[in-house]
Amino acid sequence: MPKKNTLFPNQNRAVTIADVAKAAGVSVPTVSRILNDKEYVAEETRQRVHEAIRTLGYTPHTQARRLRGGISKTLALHHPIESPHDLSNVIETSYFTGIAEAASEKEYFINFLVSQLTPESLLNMYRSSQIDGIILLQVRMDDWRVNLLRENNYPFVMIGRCADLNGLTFIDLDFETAMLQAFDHLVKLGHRNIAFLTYPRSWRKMEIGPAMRSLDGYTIAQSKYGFPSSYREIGLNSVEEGFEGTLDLLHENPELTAIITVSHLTAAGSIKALATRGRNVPQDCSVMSIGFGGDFASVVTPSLTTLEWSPYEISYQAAILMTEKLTQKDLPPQQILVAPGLVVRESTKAVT
Amino acid sequence: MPKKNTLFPNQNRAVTIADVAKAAGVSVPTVSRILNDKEYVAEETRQRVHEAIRTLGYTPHTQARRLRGGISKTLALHHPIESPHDLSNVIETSYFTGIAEAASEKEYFINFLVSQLTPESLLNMYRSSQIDGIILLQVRMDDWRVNLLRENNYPFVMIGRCADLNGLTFIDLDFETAMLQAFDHLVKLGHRNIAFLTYPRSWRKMEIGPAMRSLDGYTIAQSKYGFPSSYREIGLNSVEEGFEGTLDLLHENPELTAIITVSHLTAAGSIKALATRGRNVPQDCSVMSIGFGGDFASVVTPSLTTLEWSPYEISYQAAILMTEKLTQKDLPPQQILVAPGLVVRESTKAVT
DNA sequence: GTGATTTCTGATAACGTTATCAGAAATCGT
DNA sequence: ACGATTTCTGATAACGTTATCAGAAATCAC
Repeated sequence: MPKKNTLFPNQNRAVTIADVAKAAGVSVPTVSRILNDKEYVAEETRQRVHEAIRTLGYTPHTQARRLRGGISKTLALHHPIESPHDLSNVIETSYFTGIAEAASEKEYFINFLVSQLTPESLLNMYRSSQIDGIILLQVRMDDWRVNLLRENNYPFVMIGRCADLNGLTFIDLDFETAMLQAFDHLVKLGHRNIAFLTYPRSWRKMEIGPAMRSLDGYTIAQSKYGFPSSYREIGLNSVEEGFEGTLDLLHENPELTAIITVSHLTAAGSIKALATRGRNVPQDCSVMSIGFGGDFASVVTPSLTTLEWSPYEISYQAAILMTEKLTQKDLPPQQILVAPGLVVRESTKAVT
Repeated sequence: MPKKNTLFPNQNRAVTIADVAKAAGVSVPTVSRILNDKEYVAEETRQRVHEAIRTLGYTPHTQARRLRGGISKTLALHHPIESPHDLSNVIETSYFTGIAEAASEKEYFINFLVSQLTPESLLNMYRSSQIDGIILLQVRMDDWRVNLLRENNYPFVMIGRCADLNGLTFIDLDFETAMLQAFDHLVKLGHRNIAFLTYPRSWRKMEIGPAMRSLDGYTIAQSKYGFPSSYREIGLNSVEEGFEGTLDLLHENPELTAIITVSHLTAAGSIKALATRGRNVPQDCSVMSIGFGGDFASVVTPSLTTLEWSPYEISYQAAILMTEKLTQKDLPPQQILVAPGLVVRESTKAVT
């Protein structure tokens, strides 16, 4: 026997559009029209209805709204993790807050889809107007979600990008430019032998964008300057992997004077590894890392010179792109590449 | 003119319960009964309907379900940020993933409420069954959300806790125990003068639990051991604040041999400040910090000895508590205090 | 074999909202 | 001053689902 508030049973029902209509002395559809900012409503009526909405404390019932097949004011966010158990280790979780906030501002609900998503269930979410649009994370070069949604003309936005970008809207980290920025910074400091610790080879095999493009960027930069190339594909989730990877690099290329990494954690490992070989950062070797901003870089000793993106800004903008796409159907596709910002701290220094 | 898939117009409608019913040769309510595991359905019918569900690729329309007033399979998460613009700086965002994952496992949707929440709109979400339950973050000692939901007998779970806990379910960080654990560790190492860098005074004024209980815990521990007391209430969001706070502590209490902080960032500041006064960590002074786990502690030099909670575990469990409360109406209130785990790294050492 | 129970199924009516349509009132053009 | 247009409003039906009820079929008790 579920307990109910029996003292004020009438208070246990939500205020509906019908209550508002009765209070304002108008019909139900009129209230609906006013709520949806439709044309053809007398100013005087609008006032009266808004007054009733305020006094009754009415809030629209989003689910009922969706039912009729209109816009549902709901966005989904999808990350194709194989097993949801890995979620806590996924770097893209830092995108959550920006999306949540933009959605809130634009009065959208946001559903984080972490369960397994089948093509059928994805289409069904649109068809039954459970969602208006979806923001895709971890987009592969050839991604079934993109293909499916493109074929069916359902609106979506990517954080990341795939191979065929024709007509698609996305925002992505500009890793190629980032690599050039890193080289610019280091070359100005006189470095001529720059090694690279990048994403694991498995990521590249899985056609994950940053893994492919960061290595591409490194290769391009190397050939632009004509420097020797040495890189290592390693895991990003521990100081140890950076440590080991750096030892390998030093063994293979003892002449290196700078190391670029794609994770602040592995950069910290690099610094420790260099120290064990008697090379202090930044006097004997420079280290810089490319990645999301945060407090991480400033607590490492020496603090890390970085090229950093704000996951908040990027995800916020992605959600805004999504809402704009929904409200302006004829908007041309927006394709945004974000270059990171250079933050010079202590870990890079001119060669002496 | 919105583009529609005109080649297969029939494919643009979602498969509904009615389609399933027709395919299986039964009525709509029968399918509904089977979907909701109601009693009184012939085994043979159940089979046939499930077969139809599979072949048609039917997925239930969650929103329509809610409309009729049943369970909505949706949880909300609420953090009472004053201005949503602060969201990216809110430490509780690390609770997102655990909740998202537990919700996913139990097949709940999760809505992050970041917009301003009024008492009216909160009640309305329950009344109109837009949500089944809510997980409250940043619970104050006397919290209007708790009072309101308690009065109206709506299910909720807190991460944190308020003053009157009678009948309420929560999971919270056990800061009192954490302080005793910290003292235990340091006292065993021979420390007798232990200073404390804690939450800003304003948080305590706002009756935010950890701010109140960590200072209480410090006081209790001090009086238990009979040590002199010196603490400082500072901001937690930068290395600098830890730096300044530590200089103040050193000025006021030059004899201190250990510092406890409630943020890894400020601990890093402490280490830097001690260095400027010629005191190296851990030889001349020990530093330990209490907070969420992560990679932070291991990149600081020296790496930080910590007492750490897993935000993932805590939030995961909170969401599980919520779903259990919803499925078992007669479940007694669960009240869980989680003590942090001690991770000894390099920043603490026996006094010499 | 009769009546009483149990098991199963389907009509029907809601839930709160919006789209469609048609009609009423106000405004306009001449 | 008249019809034509524009502005405004309300009936009605529908969205996909579940609760309620009542009736049919099967089982049970004696």
